[in-house]
Amino acid sequence: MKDILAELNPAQKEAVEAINGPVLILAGPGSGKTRVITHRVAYLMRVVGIKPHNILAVTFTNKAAREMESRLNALVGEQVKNLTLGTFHAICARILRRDGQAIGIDPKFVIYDDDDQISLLKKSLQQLGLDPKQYAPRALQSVISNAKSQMLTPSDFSRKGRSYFEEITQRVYERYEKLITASSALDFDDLLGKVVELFRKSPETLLRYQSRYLHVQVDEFQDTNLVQYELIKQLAGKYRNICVVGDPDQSIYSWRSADVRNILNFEKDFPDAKVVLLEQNYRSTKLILEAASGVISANRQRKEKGLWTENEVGFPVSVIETYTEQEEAQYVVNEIDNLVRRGEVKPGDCAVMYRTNAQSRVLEEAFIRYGTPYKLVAGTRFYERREVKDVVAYLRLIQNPLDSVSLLRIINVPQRGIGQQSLDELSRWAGAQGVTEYRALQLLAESKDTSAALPFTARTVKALTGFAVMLENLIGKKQDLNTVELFDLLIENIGYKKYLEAMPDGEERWENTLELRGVAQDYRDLSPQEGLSAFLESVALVSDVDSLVEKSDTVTLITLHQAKGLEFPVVFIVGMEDGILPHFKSIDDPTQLEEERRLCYVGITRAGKRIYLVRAFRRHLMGASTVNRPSRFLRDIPSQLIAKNSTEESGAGLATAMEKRQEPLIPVDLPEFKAGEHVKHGVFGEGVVVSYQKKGHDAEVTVAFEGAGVKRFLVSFAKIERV
DNA sequence: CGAAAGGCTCTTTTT
DNA sequence: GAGCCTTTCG
Repeated sequence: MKDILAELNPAQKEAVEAINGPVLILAGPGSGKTRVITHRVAYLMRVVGIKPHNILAVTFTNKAAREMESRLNALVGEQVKNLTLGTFHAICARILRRDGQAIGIDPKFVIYDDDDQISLLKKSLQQLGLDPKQYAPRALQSVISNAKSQMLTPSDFSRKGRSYFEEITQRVYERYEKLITASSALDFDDLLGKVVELFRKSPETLLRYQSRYLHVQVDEFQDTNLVQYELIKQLAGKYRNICVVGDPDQSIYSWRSADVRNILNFEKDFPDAKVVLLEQNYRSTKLILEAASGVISANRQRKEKGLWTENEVGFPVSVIETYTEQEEAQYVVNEIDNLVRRGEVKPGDCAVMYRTNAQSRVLEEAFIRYGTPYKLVAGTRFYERREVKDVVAYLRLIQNPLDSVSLLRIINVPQRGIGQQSLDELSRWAGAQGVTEYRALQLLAESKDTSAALPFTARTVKALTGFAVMLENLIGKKQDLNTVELFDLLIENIGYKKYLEAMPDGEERWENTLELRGVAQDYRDLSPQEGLSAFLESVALVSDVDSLVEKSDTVTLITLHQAKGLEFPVVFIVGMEDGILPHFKSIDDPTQLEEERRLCYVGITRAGKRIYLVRAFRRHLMGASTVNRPSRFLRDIPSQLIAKNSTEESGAGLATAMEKRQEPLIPVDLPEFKAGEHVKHGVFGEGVVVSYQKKGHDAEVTVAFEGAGVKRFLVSFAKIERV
């Protein structure tokens, strides 16, 4: 029992033991936040004697939830199973599935992701006779999502706005709501908002949940939006045992309506809240922490925190300039290779982080070229692949035939002669009769008479009817088949394998389909209804970032956003340029710029031992070649913390970064070179040695390359061989 | 109706 | 550079 508290520092202990009433834990990076959360829950269970059934722990991502689960499992064992532990969205989906009917939610509801939302918005625009070019669906989606995150209905919205665009948005929003309701679907924002609505309209439902959850715990509180905060307040409303953990400096989701002010408001809403600060960092070296502090302290809207560490001083921050993004990638792979060969680190200790997913491609190419294994977190997302989405759409449709987005998506996949013309006609025809497309199909299939009242050609009627019959048949079978059986029947019925194999990358697509089938297998033991529903829910709410827990010892490629909450001994942040980080879309807005800075801070603080900040002088962006200035954030790192290669200053190559290295290398046999010798470099190709000079444990060699000009390297560092 | 080609735009981060 | 949309042709 005591061991739960034994491994904690005083602040952590305080946070764990403060179990009565509201608690706000402000946790700096690497301060043992997860440890505090898990130990707190364990403490509640093992010491205080709270049943796991009565504890709610909410996280922001599935990954965080799983991490917590496994750590708790180590502390309290099997009992973890009885906790309510999950993401906001997953927990809300469960609540709505069970109790949503009280506010008219179809328990068979499907969940619309962003893509589906866009489709529905396009449909809304079409119905309103608005031009999608003039009113970009993406922009509308973002505005509407934002409104929903603040619990603004379309009518609230109109009260708020007067501009023409807002008026249009309101009309689209209204229409969108009609359509999504008719489809028995909920979007991500609805999952949260509808629960809040449910709790407001049905106090007895709320009371049931309130009474159950004696303790409520929320992670990454700085990333919650208004709805989420409201939801937490509702749930904790009875016992007020609510513990939130967060760090305002790591708030990087305001674009998704996250509102840091929730942290400030927490202290207002719960004036008796106990505030605990976790300021000791266990992760990073002193220099890394100082560099990170330098970056973040330039933010004006911020509470100063006193982060400190007892860790060693460590290596200086490496600031590297390369010429192009290819060279940047090569530098990274090469450097990782060096570190690994020196035995300093394992590949799995290294991560390469970037602002935008697009940057991953060049990196991948370099890793492939060097034969260095890597794992890419969420590249082309599995669940966003066409073939996967199509099958999922079919299954959703079987579960909920009202789902019009799915219907329209697959009605002609594989092609069955139902083109745009016919579809428009179908929509119009359905609309005229005030029924959904699905119902219209049914009517069509039922009416044997081929009267001229129908606006379709005989061929089209046949195609539509054929589709309706097949779908009907599948729906009829869903009671009797488990998810995999249904999956197989579906694939068979629509001839999916043949269809896929006929297209480019057909094999890969088919393999993806089989992979999806593998996921379905996890649900085979549930009852048919439950299985399908659970399968679809997990597909909707689980991103593939989460599935990436692999133990394999390889380098991680990851966006800065996804990296939050992770840590690696060695971190490379690439694209340290104005326009990339900070992103050019955010550069002119001081508030957004501060968020970019926090993002940079998050990246740096992921590192334990070494941090490399890499940039390219010239880079291809949107097709064109651009020259970017160094990231302004680099200027906020005190120069005495930095070791840099400086192409500008000395004309030297990639490697001089290590000249200021403080600690000696693990001794290795360094090759010696003489002037005039022909050598080969991993990046620059062949060249001739100009000079060679011993320097302490290392040596410096200057090489004139055929293509790349004269470069200077440290021998231990660069990949140079005699030819 | 459907496949192919050409032209357009807009590029962030994700549950 | 990619994805989306439109146009064109069979």
